[in-house]
Amino acid sequence: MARPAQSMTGAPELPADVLNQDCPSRSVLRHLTDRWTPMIVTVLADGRRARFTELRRTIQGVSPKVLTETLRSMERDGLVARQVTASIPPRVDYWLTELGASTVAPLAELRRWAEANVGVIEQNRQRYDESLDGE
Amino acid sequence: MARPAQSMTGAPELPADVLNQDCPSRSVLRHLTDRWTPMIVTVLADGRRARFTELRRTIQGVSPKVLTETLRSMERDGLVARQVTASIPPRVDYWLTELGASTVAPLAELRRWAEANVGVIEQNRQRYDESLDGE
DNA sequence: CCGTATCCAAGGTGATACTG
DNA sequence: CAGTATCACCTTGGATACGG
Repeated sequence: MARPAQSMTGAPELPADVLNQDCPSRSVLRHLTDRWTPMIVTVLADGRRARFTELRRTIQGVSPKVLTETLRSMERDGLVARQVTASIPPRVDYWLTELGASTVAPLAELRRWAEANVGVIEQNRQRYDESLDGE
Repeated sequence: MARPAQSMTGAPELPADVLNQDCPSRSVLRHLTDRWTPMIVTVLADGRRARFTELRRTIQGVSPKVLTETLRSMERDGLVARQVTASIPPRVDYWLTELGASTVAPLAELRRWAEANVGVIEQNRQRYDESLDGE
């Protein structure tokens, strides 16, 4: 699905589809980077299944409403599958589809970058804020 | 900076720092996935420098205000450097620091995932929406 | 247990005009 | 040219209570 280079329009070459205002890949990227999406993917990595409450407990701070919304959105995009077991009490399981599983590596890399560099970044922020005091 | 496993608390093992409510890596991840951050990184990859207007033109749809805010935030985190040349007209150049350059690979992978799978996802969305019509 | 309904707060985002 | 100032929006996210 690579966009053919727009070399005939005379427009400057864009290095990526996503820079294009109308490219729908923007909405995909946005979804992938929704607040809770990377965490859901993290929990469901390696083929793990999880029930709603399990996700809610593991992903600290997420509200049921937003968790539902995010899961629905991911289900709509085909990233997660959902299975309802009509028992009492009811049981709903979530897991990653094949497509969803293919996001694990990219998202994990990003997450690990954040976890690995949070220390440096906090130092940078402090230094930056202090350098502003003198102005 | 890996968090020591909380195995002594009896709490369930979290597979990632970011799942922890108070872990500051959450804010780092949030910033990396800000609306325009991945695009700025894309444009400044491979050591490319760019002026403000150049960024604004390349990243279609970004407003000057938000572009400024995002660049400031990235500068504060130490991801981009900024050089002012006091000429007339003035000139300001931006480029990635070493730390910023280390985000290129993870973010590019994510971007490429979005661009590669936008087709499938749009189909999935359509199918999902249609399947809802029958209810 | 698994959500939905409701209401509300926050802030990210945007359009535009203007200035050094 | 490179922003800032201002205003407004409106989506995202959150708290809570309730329902199947």
